[in-house]
Amino acid sequence: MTMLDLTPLDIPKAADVLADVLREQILAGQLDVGVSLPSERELAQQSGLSRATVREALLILEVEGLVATRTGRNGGTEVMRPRAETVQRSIHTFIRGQGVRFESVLQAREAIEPQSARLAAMNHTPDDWADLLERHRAIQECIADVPAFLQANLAWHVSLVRASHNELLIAFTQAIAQAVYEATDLRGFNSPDVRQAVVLAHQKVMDAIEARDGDAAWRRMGRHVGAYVRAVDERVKEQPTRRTVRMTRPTDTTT
Amino acid sequence: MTMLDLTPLDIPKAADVLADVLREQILAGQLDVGVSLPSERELAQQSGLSRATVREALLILEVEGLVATRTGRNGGTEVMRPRAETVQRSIHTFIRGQGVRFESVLQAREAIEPQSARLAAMNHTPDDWADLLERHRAIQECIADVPAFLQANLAWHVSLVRASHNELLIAFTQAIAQAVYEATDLRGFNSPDVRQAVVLAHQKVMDAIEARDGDAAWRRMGRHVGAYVRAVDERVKEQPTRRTVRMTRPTDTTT
DNA sequence: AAACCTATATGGTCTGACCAAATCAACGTT
DNA sequence: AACGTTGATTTGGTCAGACCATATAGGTTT
Repeated sequence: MTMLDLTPLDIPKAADVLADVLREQILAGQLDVGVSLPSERELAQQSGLSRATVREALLILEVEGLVATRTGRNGGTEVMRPRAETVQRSIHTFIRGQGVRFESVLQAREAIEPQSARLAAMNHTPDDWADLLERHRAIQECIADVPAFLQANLAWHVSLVRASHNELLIAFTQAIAQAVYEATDLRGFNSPDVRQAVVLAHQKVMDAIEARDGDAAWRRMGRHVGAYVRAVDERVKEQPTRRTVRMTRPTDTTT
Repeated sequence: MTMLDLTPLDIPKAADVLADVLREQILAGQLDVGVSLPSERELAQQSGLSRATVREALLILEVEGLVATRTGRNGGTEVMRPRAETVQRSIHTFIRGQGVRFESVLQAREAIEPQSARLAAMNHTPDDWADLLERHRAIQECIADVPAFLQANLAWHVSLVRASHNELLIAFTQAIAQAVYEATDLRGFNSPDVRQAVVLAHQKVMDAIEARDGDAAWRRMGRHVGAYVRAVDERVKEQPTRRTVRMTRPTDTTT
């Protein structure tokens, strides 16, 4: 009897193989957005796999944001572009699950938002500007209502990064701003004068954007988010019991 | 007969409901990393759903990077922390599928990497520094071999951001650097003196990091990635036919 | 003690059926 | 002719049960 010498030989799951094939076709642009894939039963027949396996492959792509399914006649599986929302969800899950320090989130924000402001100054359209103005007005309207204020503040930051027309920064900022929003809501360092200062800082950034002065917008936004970081640092120093504040506490081991 | 007035009434899929429950438990830290979930058959019995539906829910969590499955006795579904790799994959898919402009990727890089350098200067450990030195040496060794050089360059940037100890920036940088690497490989503006300049720029950044001078590291890294952006701009100007370079060409319309 | 079997628990795949939803097409009413 | 009604049809969603592939536990042999 001959002894075959085989390497460990990894067996990929059938569903993964099919998902890989379809994903590659979608990302390579061979399948236009909006076109419908064959029905599950047909895909099963074509691929020689069972319908259950085909469904598994399609589910993978759905979670990845590459397809969407609708039930009913003329339903089926439709090809989609991956949306910023998918990236956002993924980042959000990472922040929560990994227990990313709040400090780290703020550091990432310090890196990203000034650049967003610079690009917004350079690239904003009249529509962008109108939207930003509207958000700014909305903040001032609900300056007395803290939860509404925080929500409106979030919307302003998102509106600003939209004006940068940089898809990556938009996705990053939405995820980060959301995380900051949630953490800020829980803690509560929001005195009226702090909120007033926020409005003023926003005003300065917007002046620079309107003047299409990228450098000024960058500088002012940097100061704005920097002020936030320093405020958090102060806050942490005031509470010496818990030194590092994480987005999710690991377990309840408070001394 | 009374007329009931019901809102459109959204019916969530059973698998999604189960996935939501499990996801929340994992992210809330109620399920420690490494513990095994009950077997699929048991989960089916407990939830009153079929095994197929349970499998679908678990597959969702697997794609999201929250669990991992192993076959065989004592196999099963193990709880995981979401890894940076999951975020990276998601961003990578977004860049390809959305056809994000190369310019946008570089703009995001310009925002993130200087901050990474600053934090690396402030937070790096001896191990981090040793790894960075090693990567720097590796680059110089294969300065003649362009593909190897690009790969080593990628590794240096990743090593540097690791030294920042900021999980978010690490995830972002890995995704972005990977995208830049792939695009750079296809194009080929890599003359020997450019590569030599890269080594010099890295050296300057590292000097600042060793001295724990965050501001200098920030400035020098900014110049380094800025130089890259300008090089790409030059390149684009030289090729007036294709104005905007996207990460995926729609179809093969090369003139 | 080490090497080898064997039973078993677990995920992976398949089959075939039925349910639920959305559309289409034929029909009937106005 | 225009418009609701209704039943057939297509499609994804769910279920049940079986069998396969794999990896380990635990006993058996050497």
